[in-house]
Amino acid sequence: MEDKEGLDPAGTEFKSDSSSSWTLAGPDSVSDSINYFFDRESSILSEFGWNILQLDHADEIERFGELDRTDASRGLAGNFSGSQSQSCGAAGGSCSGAASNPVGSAEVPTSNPSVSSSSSEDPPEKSTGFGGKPPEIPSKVRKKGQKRIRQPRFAFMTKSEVDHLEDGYRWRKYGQKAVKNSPFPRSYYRCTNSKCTVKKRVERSSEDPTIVITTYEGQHCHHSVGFPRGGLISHEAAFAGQFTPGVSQFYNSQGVQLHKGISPSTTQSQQLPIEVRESRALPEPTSQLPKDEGLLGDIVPPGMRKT
DNA sequence: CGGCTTTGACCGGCGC
DNA sequence: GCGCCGGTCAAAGCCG
Repeated sequence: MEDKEGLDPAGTEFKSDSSSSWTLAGPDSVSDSINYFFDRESSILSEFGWNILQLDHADEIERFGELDRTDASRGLAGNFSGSQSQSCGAAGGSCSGAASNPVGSAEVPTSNPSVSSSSSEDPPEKSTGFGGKPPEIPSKVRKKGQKRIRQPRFAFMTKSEVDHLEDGYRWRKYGQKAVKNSPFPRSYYRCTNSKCTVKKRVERSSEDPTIVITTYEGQHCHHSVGFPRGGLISHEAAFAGQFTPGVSQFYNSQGVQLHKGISPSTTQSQQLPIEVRESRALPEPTSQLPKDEGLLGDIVPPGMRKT
């Protein structure tokens, strides 16, 4: 079940798959924004009792990268072209613009293990452009030979005693697996909205059990439910919903930190390209995610709007 | 009774 | 080819 209400967190560290060939905002354009967002987010988060983990935890991040090593090594999310079958299934487009992170192919060479996300290698046959492919194919129906399609993923670490933080969306747990090299199981959740295929994985860091690593895959094509079960909507929702963390540490597909601060998406637009590899054009804003809604967009509960 | 969690089985990708 | 592992399915059970 979702945990008791109450976030009792202490820290949150965002990580995104925002590695990409989509250029990250340059330092100068970001510096001020960084401070701005750090201030802003820090204060907001602290309102909720969340503290942003600082770079001191880079080692954790590295560990995190290891957690997804397998995925990365398999070149899963590497290419969102064509794979980016948005989360909204048949909605056919209602979500398509609400793209996700500029996940994609970071070309930064490194020996580091990768963060969940992309490698730059992908079979060309997969990259047939987005929009033309059906939504994620259920594994059981998946055609033979067709690789699993990955949605862009966005992960962050939260210092919390509860595994599953309220994030404004309703999730149904559909699986739990023991994780290799970790005493803690990994839980798999799926958004309960039938049209939404967003998934999230929740696991604890084996090194620091107080750290919960949450990985979102896909993007919600609907609004959050607000205050689920009397729970408090958290910032997790805000970030998870749009995949545009305001305060983040960015890593490329190899787990190499690209920069710290506001996400590229935030610097340029709320909306991110679905296909960051072949097109850097920003998608049209969708009705669901107003372009200029600000960092937290419209999934921010009313109470948090004030600043 | 509906929605959700639990949990074992199953499947596919990958490395050896 | 085989085994490992991550991810998903689905039946069974629980709970409000």
